Parts: sequence; C-alpha cells; structure tokens
Amino acid sequence: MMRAKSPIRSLRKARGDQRIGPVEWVRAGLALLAKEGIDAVRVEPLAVHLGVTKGSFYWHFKDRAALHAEMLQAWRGIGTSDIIDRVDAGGGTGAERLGRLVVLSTSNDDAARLETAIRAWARSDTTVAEALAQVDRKRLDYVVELLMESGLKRDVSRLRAKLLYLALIGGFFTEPSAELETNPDVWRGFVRTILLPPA
Amino acid sequence: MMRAKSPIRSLRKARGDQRIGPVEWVRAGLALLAKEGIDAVRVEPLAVHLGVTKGSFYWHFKDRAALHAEMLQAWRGIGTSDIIDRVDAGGGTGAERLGRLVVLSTSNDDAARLETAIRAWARSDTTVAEALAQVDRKRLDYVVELLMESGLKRDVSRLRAKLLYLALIGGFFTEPSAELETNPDVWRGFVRTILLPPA
DNA sequence: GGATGTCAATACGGTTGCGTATGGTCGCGA
DNA sequence: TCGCGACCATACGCAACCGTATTGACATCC
Repeated sequence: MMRAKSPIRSLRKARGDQRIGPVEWVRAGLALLAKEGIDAVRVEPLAVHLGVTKGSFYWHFKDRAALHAEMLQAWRGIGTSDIIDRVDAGGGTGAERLGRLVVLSTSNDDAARLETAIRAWARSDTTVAEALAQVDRKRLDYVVELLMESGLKRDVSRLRAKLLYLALIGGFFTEPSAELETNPDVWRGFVRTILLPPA
Repeated sequence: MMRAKSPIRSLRKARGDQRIGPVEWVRAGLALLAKEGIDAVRVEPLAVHLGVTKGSFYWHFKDRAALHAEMLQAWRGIGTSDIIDRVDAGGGTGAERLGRLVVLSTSNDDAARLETAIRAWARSDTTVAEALAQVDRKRLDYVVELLMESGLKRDVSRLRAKLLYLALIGGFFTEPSAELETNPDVWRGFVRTILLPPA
C-alpha cells in the first residue's frame, strides 16, 4: 500500500468537505471584511480559513483585486434591496414602515459591521465609493418616499430624509456607550422629530 | 580628503534638514493615517517619507504600536477641543453657534479625513474606540448645551443633539454625490429642523 | 581635545504575503 | 481504460516590513 501523496487533500476528504468555489471565497471574504477590514482580506489567510491552499484561489480568481471586485458586486446586490424589501414586506403606513426601517437597520449587528467596513473601504477605492453612492441614493429615495407617504411635502421630505439617513450611518460609527446610546427608543424619538410639522 | 561615510546623512545635511523627533513622527503618522488608514502607518514607508531610516524610529519609539498609541493621544487632544474652541471663539447666540458648528465641521476636509480614519481604526482597536467614545461624549454635551441655549428643554435637546451629531458623523462617510449632497445650505436646513418647536 | 550622550545609518534574520509554475488527483465521458 | 479537463497542492522567487544589533557621526561639556 502507498501513503497518500497529498496530506491536505486526504484530510479534507476524510472530513467530507465540499469543493471550494468562487462563491465560498466571496462569502469568506465578506466575513473577513466585516471583521477586520479590507486590508485583512488576503489570499493566504483566507485559504487557511477555508482549509485549502492558494492554489485553489488562483484557479478561480485572477488575483486579489479580482476577489475584492466580486465581493463588492456581491454586496451591491444585498446592500441595495435587502433592508428595503424586508421593510416593505411588513406593510403598514409610511410612519409605521419608517419605524421598522430604523429598528431593522440598527439591530442587525452583522450587517452593521459589514456596512462600516464597506464605508471605510470606500475611502481608499473610488470604485467602491461609486457603488456605495449608488446604494445610498436608492436607500435615500426610499426614505423620501416614506416621508411623503407620512404627509410631508416633497422638499421637506428630501431634507429630512437626508437628516435621518445620515444619522443612521452615523450610528454605525459610534459606540453605543453611555451618553450616545442609540436604542430603539431613541430611534423612534428621531422618527417623531423627523415627522414634526414644518414651521 | 575623505568621502562621506554616510550618504543619506550628508544628503540631509546638504538640504539643511532638521532633526526628526517624536513630534515629527507623530505628525507624519497622522497625515498618513488620514490618507490611507491605520494599516498604512508603517515604520519604513514613514521613514522614507521623512528622509531618514528606521534607525531613527526605533530610537524614539519602542515599536510600531507605540507610535500608534502616541498618535491616538495626539488626536484625542485636538479632537476634543479644536472645533468647540473655534465655535465658541465667534460668540453669538446658541442658534448662531450651532450654524457655525455644522459649517465648520463639514468644511474642513483634512480634519474630516482624519476623523473617518480614526473611526475606521476604532473598529479594530478597543483603546481607540474608548478614546473616540470619550471625544464623542464631550462633543455631544456641547451640542446639547447649544440646543438648550436655543430654547429647547433638556430632554428634547438631548434627543435632538444626538440626531444632529450622528448626522454630522454620517456626513463624513458619504460621498457628496448627486442626491446626497450636503452643502452648507442643507446643513442649515438640518439645524432649522432640529430647532423646530416640539409637538 | 578627549570622553560622553544623542541620534541616525547599516546590516541582518525572520515573517508574511503575492503571484507563477508545475505537478498530482480525481471524475467522467469516449 | 484511456485520456482529458477541472481543481487543488507544492514549491519557488520576490518584495515589503518588523525588530535587533552594531557602528558611525556630531555636539557638548569637561
């Protein structure tokens, strides 16, 4: 009998692991992005994490930048529609959906960490910045809609939607420490303020 | 006559360069932090930028982490009081100072880039996160003050100060693109909204 | 003007990561 | 069963940094 020629391979077979395709690389990349930022999304650490070697990576991707690009595309898809869909699914009036929007946005911690990582990434990569701007625009439009449904005029809605949306983003980048705590109650208070009748 | 033994040294002397102390390292470190994030704040590239070798660095600092720590301390000093002082220096009513606050905060582009870099840094370093939370608290208290001076009650001021301050932070992390443009007019609109009489 | 302290240059070993080249393993269809 | 193509392991050279050790230049004070 002959020993296995490839220790790692036979190890993975013994564990019954599946093949690693582009999808798995992107998923793992996004997870690492959320945890440690884009600079940490490196080929070899990822390979270790996935239980393969970089030989696999360079079969599926041209280089590190290619993975980053596909990660961005993947996020663009979920970042745009994910929250909006979940808020709309619940139905209700504009004000009700507005309340659900802020609560959902601020409660999902994993999504929040990914969001901050993307925004930090956008600082150094204009492609990311453009994609992010696009997502921001769609989300903002949605908030404007909700405000108009709640009875505010178009101009006022545009202004206040910006205010609320910027605050949502700001919330991602602050520790919920003592004085700056932003629990659901606080967010509902924000919504009430936003919906105040104009002078 | 004998040739110079140290080419880099004589080069620096010929240019009349000064000595490089801890202050210069920290300054250059903060500049690089603002431009490319904390991961880019590395010893050797900084040394090249400053026209010295890392032999100098390891004389003044124990290691890379020590530089980062001193950078954080330096920022803590300016981050807390810088804006507040400049706003107060102008005097005026609460509302007037509030307007000056948002304009000053959003116009200084260098400070904004440093601020975003620090916030991104805080994601991965709890020491930074704590320092940042401290700074946030002081700034928030200041905004609360201004709102109370403008005639709002304490509770309302607390809530709305959060809203405005979070929006300020959010503004740092959005591209001023098409729809999400945040020019001084928009910010003044935010202030007007914030100062609206409660229901 | 010689000893001393301060600061910087240089040289070195070690680590981590990139991308390439090449070979091995397996499944599957001819 | 032969071979081919997909997928992965391995080995390599290269580059960027880290931190240490050692030496060298310069100023200053005695």
